[in-house]
Amino acid sequence: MPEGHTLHRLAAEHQRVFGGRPVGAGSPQGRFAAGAAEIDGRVLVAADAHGKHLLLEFDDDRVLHVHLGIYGTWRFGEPPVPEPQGAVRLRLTGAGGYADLRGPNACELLEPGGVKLLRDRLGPDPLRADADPDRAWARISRSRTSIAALLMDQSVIAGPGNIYRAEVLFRQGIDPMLPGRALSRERWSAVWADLVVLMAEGVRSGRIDTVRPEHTPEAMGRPPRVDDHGGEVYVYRRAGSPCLVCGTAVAAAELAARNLFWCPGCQPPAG
DNA sequence: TGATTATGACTAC
DNA sequence: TAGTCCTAATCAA
Repeated sequence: MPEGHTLHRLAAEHQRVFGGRPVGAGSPQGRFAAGAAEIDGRVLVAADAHGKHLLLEFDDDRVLHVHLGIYGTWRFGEPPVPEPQGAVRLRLTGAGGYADLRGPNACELLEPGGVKLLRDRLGPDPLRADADPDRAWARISRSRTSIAALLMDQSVIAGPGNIYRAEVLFRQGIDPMLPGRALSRERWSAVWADLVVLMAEGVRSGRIDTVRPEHTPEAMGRPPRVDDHGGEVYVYRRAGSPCLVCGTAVAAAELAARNLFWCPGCQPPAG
């Protein structure tokens, strides 16, 4: 279940397993049968990620666009290739292994023009070298919308999801309800820089760890607590538990149909 | 067996 | 804001 760091890992994995060689493609589930047939036998030229979107470019200039949504997964395996289990939308096979795609929000073939349209509607991605945080700032600094909602808007900033959103606001001591236009440029720069560091670490490790060394379980003399998502965090899904820094009970609320977590002590209003 | 939940995002009203 | 879509794991009954 993916935020942007997962997609960058997946792009690298596709490149490693399939890059530069012909790829076999099929749709055991049947829902992408026509698309898979067009990919089948093509050479994977490039694998890229922008925000939560995976882009696999084949040698006919067409690009497979996959968006996992909440449920989607890619699962890689080594030969021998087993019978598909469950609803496999797309299976890619190559000399180096295979990959099964289940439950994607989007799985489609795009022409180069379609890829440009997609990229144009995405904000800067902290994990991309070509990212320009000023583009996000231009939107945020003019917006009355809460910074919590803006950080989840992929046309403002592409890649962070609910966990990075909650955690970066905690680490920067920012009230989630603060309107974007009330955020100073300096604080936005700090948020961006923190996301770059946190998400790059996520790409490296494959999990979301946001707790600073001085607040880790070892440093604080408490038992380790790793969330289901596989990382150590300050506030995400910790509602009711004491804040690791100040002891205040972590708060939770539903905002735009998503769960929001924050520490009222460390992230006071007008902070 | 069925309800619930999830790191997302679209559309319609 | 509500409804919809996609899947699998978990937990209750």
